[in-house]
Amino acid sequence: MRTEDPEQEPSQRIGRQPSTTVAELSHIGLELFIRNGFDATTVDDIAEAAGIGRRTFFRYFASKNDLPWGDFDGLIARMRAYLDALPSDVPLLTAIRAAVLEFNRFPNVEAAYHRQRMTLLLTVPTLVGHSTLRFAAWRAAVADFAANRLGLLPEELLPQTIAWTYLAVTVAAYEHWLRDEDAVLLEVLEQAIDDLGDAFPGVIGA
Amino acid sequence: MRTEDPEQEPSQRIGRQPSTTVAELSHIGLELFIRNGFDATTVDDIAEAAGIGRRTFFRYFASKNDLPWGDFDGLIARMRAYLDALPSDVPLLTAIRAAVLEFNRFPNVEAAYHRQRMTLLLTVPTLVGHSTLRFAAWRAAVADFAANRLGLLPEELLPQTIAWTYLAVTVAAYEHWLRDEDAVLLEVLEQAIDDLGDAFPGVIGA
DNA sequence: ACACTAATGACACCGGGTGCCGAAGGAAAG
DNA sequence: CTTTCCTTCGGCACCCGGTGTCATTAGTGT
Repeated sequence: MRTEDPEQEPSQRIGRQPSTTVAELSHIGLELFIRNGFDATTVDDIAEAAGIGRRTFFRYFASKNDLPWGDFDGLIARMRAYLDALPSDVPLLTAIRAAVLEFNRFPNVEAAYHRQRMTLLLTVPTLVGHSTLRFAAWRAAVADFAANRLGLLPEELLPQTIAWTYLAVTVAAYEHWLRDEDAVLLEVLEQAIDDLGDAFPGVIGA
Repeated sequence: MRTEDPEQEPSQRIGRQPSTTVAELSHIGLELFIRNGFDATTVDDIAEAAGIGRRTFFRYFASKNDLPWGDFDGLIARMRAYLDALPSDVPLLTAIRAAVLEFNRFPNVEAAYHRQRMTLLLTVPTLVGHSTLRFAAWRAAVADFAANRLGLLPEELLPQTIAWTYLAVTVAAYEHWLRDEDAVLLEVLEQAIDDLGDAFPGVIGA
């Protein structure tokens, strides 16, 4: 039961201390998934490897599918804050472009880990299916921002289409990045978004 | 994994006759889903209502999630055939527009069922998640056609983006259609696709 | 020592999905 | 009509993901 916590150890809270962390479980689980396959790895395997009970696993993750996502919701909150902090004279599509790049900026240390994570998410059928539900929050962030800028409601066609399209481009860029071992994620993303701008010279960016 | 003939034939085949059909199970299941909710309806419930064994249900559908989709793969095959049959002087986006409309043309008799089906698919979280896997085949059909027309590979950015975007617009149109009881699906779809054209006056349709 | 709080993990249970295998039903051959 | 061959059926056992319950454990504050 190794409790190496990257965060502050001194936790002066009342009650029993958590025996592990989301990050640690995520690392352990990912390694098992990569090594033995997602379907062949049971939650019991992960719990055992982490030295916790199976029931406890589900207090850290809502489902086995959510394990590779880490703190995705936290990242989305950061992206929303980033968008809201942009000056309003930055054109819509420019703002989204910057936010997408910011959202996908990771510390170099995590690069390998991130690659594993995305390989799973975009490859394993179960996870590909589940991804729609997680990406919905991402799309909502983009759609909300676009709707606000355009004076529309988020559920209207144009904001939704913008959100879907940028998600599509992002996923396409990730797939390219995963195929090319030497590629740099942010460069691929930039390229993909700019390609999109060439193909779809929209007038809404004004 | 090919689908059988939709119509019941006098069965000049050898061996035991199937005791039901995909269509019948789909109808029975849909009604239970609508009445009692998707999660509250077990496969046992459906099997019992249909007078078959639980084990047999899974010989007609790969999963409970697939039940509302009916013969989706058959429809996609039809769309592919439709696209391939179009004269090559029809502009790319015009062709896709026509194919999307054709794909969503249903006999009036099935309108009510179709509405139920789509309500489930776009509402129930489990099914929304699963939909990515089923829509992948739809996107592949569009991407293959676009890639062929553009002289690109289907997995490249532009064909993928076109496919994603038309899927997004289609889904957005469906959501609008479901919200508005009196709306006519094909009209909503037409409108949505044309709105897209106005927002993204692309040059690739040439 | 005592009370309070929060996390743990064992247990039972549910439901989706699968491998296995004998039984049922139907068409054609004897 | 009986036998043979083929195909579907459905019961059974089993695995795994996920959840409600509850006693236990490990902390903090008085």
